[in-house]
Amino acid sequence: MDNKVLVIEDEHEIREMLNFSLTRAGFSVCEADSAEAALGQLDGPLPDLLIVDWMLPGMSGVELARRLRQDEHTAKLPMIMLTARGEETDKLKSFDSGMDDYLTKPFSPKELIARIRALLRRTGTPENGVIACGPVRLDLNAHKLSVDGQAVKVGPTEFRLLELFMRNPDRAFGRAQLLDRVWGRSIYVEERTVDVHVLRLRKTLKPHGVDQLIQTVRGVGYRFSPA
Amino acid sequence: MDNKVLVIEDEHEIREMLNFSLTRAGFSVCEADSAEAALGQLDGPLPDLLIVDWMLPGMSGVELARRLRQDEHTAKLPMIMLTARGEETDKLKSFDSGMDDYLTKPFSPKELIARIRALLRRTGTPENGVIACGPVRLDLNAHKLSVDGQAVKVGPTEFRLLELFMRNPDRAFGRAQLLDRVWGRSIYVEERTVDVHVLRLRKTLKPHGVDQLIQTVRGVGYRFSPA
DNA sequence: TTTTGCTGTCATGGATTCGTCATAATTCTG
DNA sequence: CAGAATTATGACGAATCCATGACAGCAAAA
Repeated sequence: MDNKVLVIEDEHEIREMLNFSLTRAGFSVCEADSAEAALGQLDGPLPDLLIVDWMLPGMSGVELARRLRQDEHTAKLPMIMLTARGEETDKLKSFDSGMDDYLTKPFSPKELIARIRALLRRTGTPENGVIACGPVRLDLNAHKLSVDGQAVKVGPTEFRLLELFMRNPDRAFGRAQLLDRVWGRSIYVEERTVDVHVLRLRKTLKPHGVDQLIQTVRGVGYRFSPA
Repeated sequence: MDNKVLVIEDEHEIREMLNFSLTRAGFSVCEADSAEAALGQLDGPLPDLLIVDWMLPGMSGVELARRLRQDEHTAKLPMIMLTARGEETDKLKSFDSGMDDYLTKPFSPKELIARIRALLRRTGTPENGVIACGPVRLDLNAHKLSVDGQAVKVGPTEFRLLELFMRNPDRAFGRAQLLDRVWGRSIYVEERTVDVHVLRLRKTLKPHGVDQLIQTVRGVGYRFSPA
């Protein structure tokens, strides 16, 4: 279990508490002390889940949620909101803004973690940290790729590329999308660079006879298709 | 919104109340008064979401959840649990058994509906981006065309052309319109070019016997008709 | 420092797809 | 039925897109 969780919370103590319990539960934790800081972090490779405080200095949690939902890049990010008030109207506002779940402070870390797991399970984010597709196994914990049980060496970028592909099987990605989600949007690289990395990925898969999993969709981009 | 919700609850009053508020919220509601009855109903077409009471005569809600999760047919069904007790251990048990969310009685119908919507939003993209017409399936996500479940190769332009046609069945398009919407305005190509692409599209569909879906409307243009 | 490995860019060549035209086939009109 | 109009079809050069190998910059490791 090595899912990345981004905690957006201005109160230092709560942030530390969350970091502690989440880390102990096996998550990899990043922190942001404001909505603006969070937006900055979300330019790069995305975390698997967001925990957002309702009350934030500057842009509020609800406002942040709304903005993230509007941006295609982050529209589907699972989000859990933390709120101090227990009023129902607040809760409903959260759901309207695209929040997936919420917790009322004070909350038990156990419950938070249970909810995180439920949400990740629902999202299709593999909790066990292993995505398998036929003979291809991607171990997110160990950051290892294996085919037919045999370890295969692969560079960091190709790993993330394959990860994105295997998380979204049978879906065609444009080069721009791939750059966005694998390289991060603040980076500028040539679109053709994607081709090269796909080539390298195929090359490492070729000796195992599974290089046809990554198909090119002419005029569009690439696609990972089991079978 | 017309999602089907199956309510599994033994208390008649609560079932009626749920039925009333869910129906009013625009859901289509089915009922079952026991876990066994629910299993029977789940043999047929699946609902989009389950609401399960924790306390059920015979097989309990948790037990039911566990069983459903083990069966591949129902493994991914979104489930919300209703529980009378508010103890944390219960909550955790629910999540462990594969529950996606829970509510403690007494709960407000509003909150239940908000949670249902949040859950459906997260779930709701299984058959998305697929236009099917008889044996012809156009998967927009995967950018794949298949007839009778068999993949068919098709060029980018023909793909977009077919997409437009299938999005607007039984509607005749002039050549100028097609050029506008498939090629994009601002580009100039001969109107007769459309003919060629229609021809190519028919040619790729011909071996599968569905080439008559694209019909010529003399003096006007073409039309896609699911005959 | 040297070495190693990874990354991004480019040039080249090959394959596919596109747009156009010429010609045959079809349909409509008078 | 003849002639006109419209569409179907096959062929071909041009344009586009992708695969591939080579290479230099860079950072981490040795």
